Amino acid sequence: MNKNNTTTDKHRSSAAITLDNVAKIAGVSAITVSRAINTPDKVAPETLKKVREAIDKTGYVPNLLAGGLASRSSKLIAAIVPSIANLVYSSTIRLFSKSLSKAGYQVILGDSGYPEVLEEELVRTILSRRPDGIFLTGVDHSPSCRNLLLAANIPIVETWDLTPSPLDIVVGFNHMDVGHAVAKFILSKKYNKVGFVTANDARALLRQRSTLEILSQSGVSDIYATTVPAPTSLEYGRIGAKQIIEEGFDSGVIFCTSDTLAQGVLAEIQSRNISIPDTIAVIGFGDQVFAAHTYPALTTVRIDRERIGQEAADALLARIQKRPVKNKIIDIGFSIIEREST
Amino acid sequence: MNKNNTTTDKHRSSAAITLDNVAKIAGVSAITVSRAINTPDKVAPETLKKVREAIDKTGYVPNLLAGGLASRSSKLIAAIVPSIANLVYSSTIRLFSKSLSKAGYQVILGDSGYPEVLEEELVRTILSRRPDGIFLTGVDHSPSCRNLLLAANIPIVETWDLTPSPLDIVVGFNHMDVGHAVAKFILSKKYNKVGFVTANDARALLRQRSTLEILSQSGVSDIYATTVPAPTSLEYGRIGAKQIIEEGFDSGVIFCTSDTLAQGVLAEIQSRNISIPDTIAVIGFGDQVFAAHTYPALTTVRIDRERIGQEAADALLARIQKRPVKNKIIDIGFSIIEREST
DNA sequence: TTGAAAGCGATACCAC
DNA sequence: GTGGTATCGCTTTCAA
Repeated sequence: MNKNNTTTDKHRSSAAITLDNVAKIAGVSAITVSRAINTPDKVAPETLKKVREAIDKTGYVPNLLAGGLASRSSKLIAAIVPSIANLVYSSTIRLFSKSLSKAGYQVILGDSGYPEVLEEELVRTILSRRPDGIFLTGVDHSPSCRNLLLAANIPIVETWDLTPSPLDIVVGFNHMDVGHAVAKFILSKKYNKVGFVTANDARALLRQRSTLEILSQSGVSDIYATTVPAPTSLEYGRIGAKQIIEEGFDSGVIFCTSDTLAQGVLAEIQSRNISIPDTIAVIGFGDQVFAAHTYPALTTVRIDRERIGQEAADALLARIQKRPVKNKIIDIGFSIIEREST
Repeated sequence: MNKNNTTTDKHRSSAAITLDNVAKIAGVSAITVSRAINTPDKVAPETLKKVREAIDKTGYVPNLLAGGLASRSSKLIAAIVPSIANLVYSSTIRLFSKSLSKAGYQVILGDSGYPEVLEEELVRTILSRRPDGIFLTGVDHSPSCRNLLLAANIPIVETWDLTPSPLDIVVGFNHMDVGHAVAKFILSKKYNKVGFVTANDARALLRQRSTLEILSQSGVSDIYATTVPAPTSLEYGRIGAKQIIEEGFDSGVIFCTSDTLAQGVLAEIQSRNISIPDTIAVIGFGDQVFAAHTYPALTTVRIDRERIGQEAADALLARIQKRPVKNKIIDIGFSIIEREST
């Protein structure tokens, strides 16, 4: 007794419809209703029909808090991104969520872009929901974070970067390679002056440094560089461009560590009536898609963001379902999309 | 017995640390540990210290599935948006999440932008997590959706639109008013030809219709309109602009139902070497922020997206904490930001 | 201030 | 194919 929601409940009262209510109405046991919902083929067609009618009649909505607790599987996947308000990450997450929802999982998001919230705190909060897997952005985590993550004993996928020693699985690309490839591109075009508008972000700085490395090795020394705060915005692109132009940069190429910055840089150059790309060319990063369509003057480094989401989802699902994981290190690469003509 | 995680467990085994483990180590009862975590001021300082040490030593992470089940409060707030990959919504959600996380709530997102997933299905899935409140985008819901939502018996906030009969609380602005205001602006500038690039979305279409209504009343009849698929993109902006220009639109103003579309329209006009805004002026919508900074030629309708998130969070929290809700209908208004000079 | 016992609503295990 | 019973890990209630 006390299983039905009558007012005679000794301790708590509840108006919500439960599995037991449905079971009683259908004239079967609770576990049968559970099976009818989760594994319908293990239930006789007639029983199934009765149960479905009872569910419809009552408007029953399963309680996944209870289900997750009992089955030790929350059907929740956590994802930690620097900012959902950044298209670069949100488009990845969108495909990630979509793939997972097909398999019956929901994604719960954590935003690591607030400096006032410690990453460890965020991970802790997220882990308290007992996700069945976790998606991380980047491969740098504090030791206490690593411990928390490892102790959770769930599949982990790190993304947007590569490391020889992932926590579990990693899906990304090599930022140093990007820098080197951009440097080679710049050299091939024989630009004699090179500007940098770089976001203050570990991976962006790495891309800039590696570009610079090759350039200086090749004797290109007319460099104008500025660092702007993350997250990137068109506004900071304008500001950055303004700075290096005022420092004396008047021709050549500007490498921006994001397409958003690049757009701002383009706007600043346009507003000064400087010809693009003849006098100043611009290179972006990250493939905001529209770049290629609307700004033919912009060369950019294309990253297949959807693929990151897809591969991350696939790898996580494989792990959860204990299927073999093909690769623990998935390099999705990148490509330089050259747009010079107008 | 069977409360500790030994291998003698009759039914299930578990490696995870539980409240009981911590309690045993701290030499107190489980409920005391629970209090130490949730209501530390109801626990003696000495006891608190012992408990905290035990938590640190074990690396205990509370299980909110269990906590939520027992307390009938998941500390989860659901939000349904058309697309997280759309800055307009993601910036609202970001502030919404931030405000709620300060109060100890986490946001779980549902993406309603996939036509193959029924809204009702999505709401059902979300409700199975037993959120303590729900954020909806728009005020149009199918009857079955309304029933589900109402049956859940939790605070609801509808956003991005207004209605005299909200499900619970509504935070938004009047799209018809926007259309009328834009029409008046257009009339005041005495444009004789008006183009429309409109997304195929209920609220966008409403803004367009209401603009048109006033214009035709005032005798402006040289109209060129095209509808492009949602979600909006720069690419569709270009396509839309191309269409109406090819239909014969050669001067005047184009009203785009989003700033993203407006950017594409601007790019198309620029590529044709048409002067902006002298020959063709462009009006956007939604305040992508950068519009004002980088495209001085673009007039736009500014919506305080962050405020929507803030007000929605505040209202929901008030309801949950059973504090009085000041207004059930919150009109955040809008403003036209005119940028004509270059 | 602390604790014992009884749930919360579901699923796992084992029988039938 | 179906059901009984014992949990899952936590909080509520009530009592000390």
